Parts: sequence; structure tokens; C-alpha cells
Amino acid sequence: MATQEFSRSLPMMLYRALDTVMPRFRKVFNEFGLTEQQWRVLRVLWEQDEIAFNQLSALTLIPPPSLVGVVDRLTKGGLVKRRRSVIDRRSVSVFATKAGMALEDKVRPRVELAYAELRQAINANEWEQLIEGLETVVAIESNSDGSLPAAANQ
Amino acid sequence: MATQEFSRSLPMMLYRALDTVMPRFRKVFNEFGLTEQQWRVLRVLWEQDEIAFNQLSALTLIPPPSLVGVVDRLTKGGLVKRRRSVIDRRSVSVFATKAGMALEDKVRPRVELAYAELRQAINANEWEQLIEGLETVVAIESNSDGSLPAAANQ
DNA sequence: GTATAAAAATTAATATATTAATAATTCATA
DNA sequence: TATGAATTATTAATATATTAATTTTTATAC
Repeated sequence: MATQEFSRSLPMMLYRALDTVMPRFRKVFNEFGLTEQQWRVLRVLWEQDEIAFNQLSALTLIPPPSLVGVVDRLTKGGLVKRRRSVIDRRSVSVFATKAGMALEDKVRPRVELAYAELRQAINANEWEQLIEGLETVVAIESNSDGSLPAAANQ
Repeated sequence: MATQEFSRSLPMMLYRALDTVMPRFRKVFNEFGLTEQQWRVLRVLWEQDEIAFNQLSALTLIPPPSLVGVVDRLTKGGLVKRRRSVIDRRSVSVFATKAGMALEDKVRPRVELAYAELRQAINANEWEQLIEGLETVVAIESNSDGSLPAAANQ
């Protein structure tokens, strides 16, 4: 039946994979009062003292309009702060407060344990192939209109 | 650097893959005034005359609280209708109206063309391996608490 | 048969995604 | 150097996701 074809399409398989793996992580985030997106922001800031807003958006995969709210709520929680650039007053950077930095020791080991358990559930070779396959997808050139370049159709 | 490790983690790679492939599809949906989720519902109803609400949720991967609104808006647009079961009055089924069915001929070829273009951008073998890898992930047993079964840690 | 539990859809509250538009600033160039 | 274009973050409007709670109905146990 063709509905099966739909269920096994690349987009649906990607969504199903996320639905399979993310709940175990979100459970950890929620224990610390964090949302998934808030954790992603902190995860980046733990390794990068201060980062431009647009780079933070790129690294966390959180679109700018959403990131505004995520940073707002992290700021309200005392975990991060904004700083406006003096050189280019359009741009804003974000950095973690002491409280935000202190969370790393508590949260990160728990998340990495969940990740290790996930990895152990899958054969190492297959895991590697999967990541490589996803990198191939990500490497697809996409124009502003979302269409594929002509060179790809060969 | 460890941020690279984060960017190549399975969840982030899944998100990046979706961010790469979905815009070209959403562009088509939007041309017909449909959201991605609305299209998913119609995509199922085009092949299944009438379907239980909870099965529609499972097939579309739209969680029930979200699906309520999606079906509401499709109903308001005259594309689907609800029917309450006489046998079990808790359950509801959904079916496409004539207008909803008529959309198939216009929308589906456009979506399938976009899908074909996407497939051509990736080597056929790699595509197959990717889908298989995703199926392995989806097959992971997940308990209600989100942890992996002990048998998986071997 | 009745109380209790379970199931199904829904509501509620909050957070995030999507798309378009806007305000402030900087850049480019004529 | 003034002006129009481009950048950056943000707001706005709507749709969806997440989690918990609720309502209605059905199933179960006693």
C-alpha cells in the first residue's frame, strides 16, 4: 500500500527517528527545568565564552525569531545575558552567567550518559554509516527558492 | 573542538537533515495554501477513506493535541470532516470532503516531483543505506520512561 | 449493578516554528 | 555625502509541539 511508502519517505523517517530518540533527552532537560532549546543554547555557551546572536542561531539550529524568546527566557532565569556590540550596534552577543556555567557539571554528564546508552543500542558501523548518510543530505546545495541545482540532476 | 561533536550528534544531524530537505516541500504546500501538517493529513486521507483520529495521529506523526487544531483548520477550510463513532462514542474518525479529495491531483504530482529531485541529488545506494539506518533507530525499543531496555546494552 | 480504572479526544498553558514585516544600523555607490 | 540597498535583531500573526489536566465514555473488578 502506498501509505507505507509515505511512512518510509525520507522526511517521515527523519521525524520518526527524532520521535524515537528525543524523549529520553527531554526527560533529562526537564529534570533541570530546561527546555530542549534552552539546553542547546547552554550547550554552545559552555564551550564558547561569548557568541554572536546569528552564530548562536546557526549552531543551535534555532531560527532567529525563536531564539529571541529562548534567550529572553534564559535571561529571565538568570542563566545568560545579552551584550550589544559597540563596533556594530546592530549585532548582539550572548554569554552564560555564572549560574548558567554552573549548570554544566550537573546537566551535561546526564545528557552524555543518555547519549552513550543510545549509541550502545545501535551497531557502531551502522551508526557511522547513518551519520555519514545524514551528512550527505545536509551537504545538498539548496538555492534560495529551495530547488535543487541543475548539476544535481545527473 | 567539542562544539563540532555537538553539531554532528545524531539529534542535531537529524534536525539539520530536516532543515535541508523540508523547505523545498513547504514551498509547494504553501502554494496551495496548505501547511506541512495539513498536507500530511490529506496525504493519508487520499488513500484511506475514513480513519480513526488516533490512527491518523500515528500515521501523520502529529501528536493528538496538535492534530485537533490541524483537523479544525482543515474542517474550516472545507477539506475534511469529523464523524463520531456510533459504536464507541469516545472515538472520532476523519475523512476528506470532495474538495479535499480534489486537491490530490493538483498537489501530489508537485510534491512527488520535488521528492524525485531530492532523490536524484543522492546516490541510490547511499539513500537506501540511509533509510535502513533510520529504520534501525526507529526500531529501538523505548520504555515509557524513555530509557533503553537492558537487553540493548550489549 | 456499582465503583474504579482505562481509553479517547479535547482543553489549557506555555514554548517554539514559520513567514512576513519592521526598526535600527551599516554598507555601497553614485 | 546623501541615498538606496543590505544586515541584524526584533516584532507580529498564526500554526504546531509539549506536557499536564479534563471530559466523556467504555471496560473491569468486585
